[in-house]
Amino acid sequence: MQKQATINDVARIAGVSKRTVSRVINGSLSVGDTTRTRVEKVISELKYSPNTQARGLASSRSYLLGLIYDNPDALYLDDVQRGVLEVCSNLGYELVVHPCRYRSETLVQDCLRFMQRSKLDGVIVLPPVSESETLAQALKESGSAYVRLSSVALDDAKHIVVSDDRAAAAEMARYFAQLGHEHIAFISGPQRYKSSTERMEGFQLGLSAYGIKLRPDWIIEGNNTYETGIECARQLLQAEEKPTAIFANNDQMAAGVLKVAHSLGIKVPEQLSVAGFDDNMLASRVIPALTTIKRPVRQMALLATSKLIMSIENNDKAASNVAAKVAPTLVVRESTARVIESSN
Amino acid sequence: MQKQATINDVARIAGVSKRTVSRVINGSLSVGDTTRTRVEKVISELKYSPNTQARGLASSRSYLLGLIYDNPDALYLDDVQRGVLEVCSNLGYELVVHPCRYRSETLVQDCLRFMQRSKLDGVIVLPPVSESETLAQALKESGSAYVRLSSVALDDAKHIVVSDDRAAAAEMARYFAQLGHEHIAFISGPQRYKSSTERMEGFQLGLSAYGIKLRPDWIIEGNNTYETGIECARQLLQAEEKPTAIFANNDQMAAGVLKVAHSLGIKVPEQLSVAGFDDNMLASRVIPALTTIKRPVRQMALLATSKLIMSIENNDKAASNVAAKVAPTLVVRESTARVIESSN
DNA sequence: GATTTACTTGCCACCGGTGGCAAATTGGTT
DNA sequence: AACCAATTTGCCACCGGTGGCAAGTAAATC
Repeated sequence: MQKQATINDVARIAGVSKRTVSRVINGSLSVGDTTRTRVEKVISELKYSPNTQARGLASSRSYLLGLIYDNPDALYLDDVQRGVLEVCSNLGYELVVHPCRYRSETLVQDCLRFMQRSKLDGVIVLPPVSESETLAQALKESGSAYVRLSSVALDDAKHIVVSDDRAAAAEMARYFAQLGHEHIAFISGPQRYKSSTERMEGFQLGLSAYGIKLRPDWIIEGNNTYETGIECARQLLQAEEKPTAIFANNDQMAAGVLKVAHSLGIKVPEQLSVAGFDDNMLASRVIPALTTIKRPVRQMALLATSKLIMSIENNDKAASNVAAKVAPTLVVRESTARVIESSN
Repeated sequence: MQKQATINDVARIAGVSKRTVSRVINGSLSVGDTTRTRVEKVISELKYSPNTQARGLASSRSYLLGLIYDNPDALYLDDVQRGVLEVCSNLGYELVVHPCRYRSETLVQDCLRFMQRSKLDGVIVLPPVSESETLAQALKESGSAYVRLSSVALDDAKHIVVSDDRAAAAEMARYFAQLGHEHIAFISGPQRYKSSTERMEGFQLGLSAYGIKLRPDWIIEGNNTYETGIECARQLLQAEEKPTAIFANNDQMAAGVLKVAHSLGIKVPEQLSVAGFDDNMLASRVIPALTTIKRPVRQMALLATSKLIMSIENNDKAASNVAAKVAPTLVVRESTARVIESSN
């Protein structure tokens, strides 16, 4: 293992003090041009790169960001992670991933401990953990830089990136209504999550504009997994009276609906329209391909990471100026169709 | 932000030198029992936890592991990551993720630089990056701890965890043959990856035991994405003469085959048997659910991480003793069936 | 009781940077 | 030439731990 060059080596060879080398590394303004170029030359000749740990110890910076989540959906996580990493690698940060249990009593402790142990410069918090106000409060109090991804604007612009799920769900409602559907069911996510209630309320609101009301017994709560999608779909589709359209809180559950419909011999979209939410990989792979809402996950991740790094590097104003709201969009595929009149 | 207790605080309050506190933290044997318990008491009272950066600076340990990959498949990555994190969090390590470009000329530099910048204690390398011998060589020379995941035993037991894809593919061949299939096509992964050639060769070998030979024009190379799965399936299924069974190198491509078959009105499994490889989430979601090979990804991740940490903590013998080979297994679902005699 | 041996503990330098301030240099004024 | 402000550079302490070795203490041996 080749011995790594230190700041002292650079200083000695360049004939300056190590303090000056340090200044060059950190882009300090008060370094003469000739000195700067000389030092830079030596740095590149020696392929010197500063020791992050030493730097961190002296300056309390680690160039490490954390990603905090408690998320069952691999596809969502992967999307976010890719986005975050893209910005990270451009700006010289690394990413430490940290799953945790949202409902654990030690959530706040866990996260703070994590940040402190790894001396993270900041964290990005994904839903549903991002909905924890106690965690947000603790982060704020501890003076940590953080950004939350959410579907509700529950923090000031500096600390959050939101997607307007409510509006998107309303758009789906409009689309359903315009296809002539009146007997519509909704499979919700866990009602304890704002992201779930936002979508449900948006959907209801959208329908009410067309004078359609969701029957209470046609609102069924799943937990966003494929398996509960199947259970909920069974309840709906094995009943005497069936809906002509089902909107599920995410694509996983919508895929469950497709499976049940298929096994019951119900044709999608001819006899039943099905839509999901997310537009992850699964949506386009299943047969028929799912009509869904495309969440700009990657874009949110990019925004959040930029914001976070700005606020770390002390441009708080700039950080809060970065657009913080993104709009999901309707993607129509094969799983939805105009309602068949004769079925009335 | 509450000021964090340091080792000096602990030492002062416990009435010992900080060197002794350090010994307690690191579980050194040469500390008296009474001293130890006293120090431990103070540590927990102050909620002291050592500063990782300072520790790293002094001892060249970071308690950070790296995950190196260049992988398009979100589901695979997520599986691995979950497994790795499980072990990490149990053993007090954190995980830094690092995507890179396998085919980049700077791959080796990138990775070494990454390790050095973050002062990682070790890395886990996923396929296909794990197949790079130059990278492995560089890691070895730099004295870094590393473990590779692969489907070929291309390193000594200490540095690798393999899954026997060849045998698994052979089992699929046997299964196809026993269902009476003779006209079989194979959609391979990129031939430059060993994982791809292993599966193909295993499949061919398995078939040859039944006197079946793959027609050269029925071996088509995809790149493991859904999209190329579709392209390859079109070639096969729009031809004059069609296979009665298609084995794809992974589930994504197999899903592509299902899509094409559906759009051409070919019934699966009645007219065409389709199988994939991986058994990721997608396999059970699609209709019909895919017969596939279940790769014990999580288990591999667990093994690899244990091995890595053992070798970091200098139990090299123990590390090489951990079982390093796992066996994928056949999972039969709905996409395969006995060939219909009349089609002969 | 003196000496040896094994075990605990403490001291101090050091890991590789940065912060604060003093010193040196530069250039412009009077 | 002397003086002053602004800019550049260097010195030294410090961040919070660990390593090596010496010192102190207790138990074992003669």
